[in-house]
Amino acid sequence: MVRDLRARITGRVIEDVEIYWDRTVGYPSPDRLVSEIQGRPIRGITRRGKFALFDMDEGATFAVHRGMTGSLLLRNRGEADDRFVRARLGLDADVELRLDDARKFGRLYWRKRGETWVPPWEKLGPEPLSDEFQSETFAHRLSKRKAAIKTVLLNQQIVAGLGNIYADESLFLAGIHPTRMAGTLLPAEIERLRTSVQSVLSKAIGGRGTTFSTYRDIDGEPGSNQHALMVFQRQPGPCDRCGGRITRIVVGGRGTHFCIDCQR
DNA sequence: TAAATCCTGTCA
DNA sequence: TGACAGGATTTA
Repeated sequence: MVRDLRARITGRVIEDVEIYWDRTVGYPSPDRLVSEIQGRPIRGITRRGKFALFDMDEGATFAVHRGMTGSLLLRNRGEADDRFVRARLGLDADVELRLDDARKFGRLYWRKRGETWVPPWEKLGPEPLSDEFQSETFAHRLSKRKAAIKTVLLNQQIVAGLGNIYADESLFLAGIHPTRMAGTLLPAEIERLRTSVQSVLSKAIGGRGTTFSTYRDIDGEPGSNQHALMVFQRQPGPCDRCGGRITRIVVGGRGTHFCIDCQR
């Protein structure tokens, strides 16, 4: 998503902004966010975990988190309506960026340089596809944790960017049972998990995302990675690796999918 | 560390 | 109608 945005709207000016659901703005207030970003050019777009970060002038950042069901759509101005638009940024060149988000968990943020408020993207763990995601630091973060490894993988402070689908898929690829206590993983298992996280994410990005239900790219098109999933929503199987039974359980309140025969 | 919470749509 | 949902924080 960020690569597409970067290619298409870097340099665009945010001309007008509308917030249709006030709680879509996580910080500061809807009024302040609107008045601050109006008229400013987008200098660059980067990503940290699940946050898209828009670099604005004077070191300021406009950030978007899509939540569970949010899509960031780039449309021509006034083009066919999307069903659940919570915010709209009108840009120059007659385009607009829409946050289309049925469940209203998506959030927008505005952060100026030097502010005391610490934005959520600055509290994240290492980027899983960067070389700051090392086996040793990963092992250190897992040690002493008594929670299920599945739950720990969803903790954005341990490693950034994994959600429910990719946590399950990574554990499957690593052959690790989701309810294993994180602190009991052996060094070889931790290294296997680390590389599994990286290949699962790389493959998913290569497939332009996983459209299990609502994910869409900025043109509203689905990804293709849903066809490559090994365990997520594939109960009762059979498992592609061993022919075993894929099971769904609940771990830390989240649906969790794994092969009962080849994940230990 | 689990459950409740914020939300609304979809599907069995 | 109830279960469940790609997230994350707060409360018990």
